[in-house]
Amino acid sequence: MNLSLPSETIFHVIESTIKEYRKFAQKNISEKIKDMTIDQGMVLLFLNEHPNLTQKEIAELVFKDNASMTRMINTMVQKKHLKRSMNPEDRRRYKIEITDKGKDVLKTLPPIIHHNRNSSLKGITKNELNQLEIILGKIRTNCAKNITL
Amino acid sequence: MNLSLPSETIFHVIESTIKEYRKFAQKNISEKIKDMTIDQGMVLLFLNEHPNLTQKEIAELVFKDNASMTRMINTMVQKKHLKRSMNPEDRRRYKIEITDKGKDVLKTLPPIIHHNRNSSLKGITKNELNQLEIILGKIRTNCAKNITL
DNA sequence: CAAAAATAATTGATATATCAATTATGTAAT
DNA sequence: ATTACATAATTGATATATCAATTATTTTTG
Repeated sequence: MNLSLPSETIFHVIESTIKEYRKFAQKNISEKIKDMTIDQGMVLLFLNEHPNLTQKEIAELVFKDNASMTRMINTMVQKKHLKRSMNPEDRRRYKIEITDKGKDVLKTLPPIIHHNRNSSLKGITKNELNQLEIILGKIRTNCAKNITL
Repeated sequence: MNLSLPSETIFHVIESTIKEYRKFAQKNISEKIKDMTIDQGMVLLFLNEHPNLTQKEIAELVFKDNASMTRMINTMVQKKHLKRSMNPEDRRRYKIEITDKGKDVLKTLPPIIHHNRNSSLKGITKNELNQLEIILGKIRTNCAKNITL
């Protein structure tokens, strides 16, 4: 079995790219906002656009599982960025509200994220981005297809 | 500030691709080898090819930091896949050796990984893989460049 | 309607991620 | 050789990842 090392595969390239982006983005966020992770920031962005998201739905959007999301929101509540209140429509789920402190973060965050995205995609054409999306989509489909077997 | 949601960005696509691959790969590994993660498997593969790697070097190859690697190797030692012994050349570092149990895993693992890579890249041309590598490389470089500022 | 099945969230256990501080050892400089 | 600096690994603290089991509520079905 002549297997190339993981470091020589395309998966290694994909992984290193996303890790490098996260490191870069986190650094730029931390410079302006203390005690705020990328993922927590994304939760705020999603909730801001779609206030009725359940924890489960948010979890899917940021690639976490429910258990992680429960704990993540716990800490965001502790840090006063979010507030949990009961949802009378369906008492299994919570209504997650953004506090004033959370709204402050939402004023500071967008320009940082905008800058992160722009500078990490500098010199890359629209066409290349399309290519990227298409090829990655194929890989993802291949993997997802087999998962449900 | 008109910011598109994280779920609409190329970063979301990249992240979802690598997560889907990991889920797929982990599932196939777990079916054949109990109590073995992708990352632990990669550590074994790297050590098998390069027996003199230090913990720090292994960590870089699998995108972990030193602290994580210390603990990861701790559990692999506990599970008897690895053995730590002193390195008389430089007593700051260990010599990490693969045990017989670890070598058994190394017999089972390669065909699984081979299958994982092949089926997740099915239908993707050599040219597309090159494109992918080039474009991701640009993103990574953009991010890494700014990190060291 | 009552029992069964499904869903949203939580909890426990264990592993990993991350940062900062610490220990032990090596190397370089004067 | 002694001081200063650099490196490899560990540890502590806290957050997150993951799986399985549990709780509290709907929803579905017979």
